[in-house]
Amino acid sequence: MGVTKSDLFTRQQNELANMAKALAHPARIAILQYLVKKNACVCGDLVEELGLAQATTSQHLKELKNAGIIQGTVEGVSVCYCINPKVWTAYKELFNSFFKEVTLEGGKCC
Amino acid sequence: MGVTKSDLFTRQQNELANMAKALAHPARIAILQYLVKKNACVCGDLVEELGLAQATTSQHLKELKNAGIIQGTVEGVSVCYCINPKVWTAYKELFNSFFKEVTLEGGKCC
DNA sequence: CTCCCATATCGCAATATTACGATAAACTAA
DNA sequence: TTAGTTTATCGTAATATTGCGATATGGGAG
Repeated sequence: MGVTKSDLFTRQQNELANMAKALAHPARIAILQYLVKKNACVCGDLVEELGLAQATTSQHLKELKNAGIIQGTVEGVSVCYCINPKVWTAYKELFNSFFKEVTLEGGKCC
Repeated sequence: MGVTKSDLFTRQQNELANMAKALAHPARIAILQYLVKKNACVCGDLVEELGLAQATTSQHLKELKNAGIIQGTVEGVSVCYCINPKVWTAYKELFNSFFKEVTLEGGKCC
């Protein structure tokens, strides 16, 4: 085994888990924060920015692209990446609604 | 290899990535949603609720407990779990501030 | 065309995650 | 004490993730 049993859970649960997975690495957090800080297309500085090998950086970028949260466009010889605002907003809202559900004052806890 | 290079990143980036990792499985999302819905201590129904083996469920509970987001207390023969409100709030705020950083109207993107 | 540059992909190694059956540990009840 | 119930841990197998060097790919520049 070692494979997640996605069919046991709702689509929303799988979706949220996948989003969390995309964020579940400091390098990917760092990439996103960098793109957000620049608030523009970034072409190339990411490898030096992260300190990881070029191949590893490319792999993390691919995962973020697969998750849809960033987009890349070919700009001459290099590729420029930026946040996908639509997906970013979707992430924000899903996480928000997940965390909003709880009412802390219930206090029926142990 | 195969081990994350945490020292390349800030404490905040590692922390956020670890939180995301705790949420990065639909079973753990389902557990948290169930605890939130009940808004109380839950003793035992989790195995039937999830549909995973008892050992697997226990492992997911352990990970959530390690992340600090839930707490368990022994209640006679069984163990009762509930959300840790303090840590829950910390998660909520870290994710909120992460997602808030972006201004979508910048629009200097490709 | 050939040479360089940036990025992507391949192949591999090390480690982590997911899942489950079997077993241990802790408590209750009889 | 013994039997039953609940949860945790161990051991193992399958798969996923992380990381990097090497190599391919897809543009420019000359």
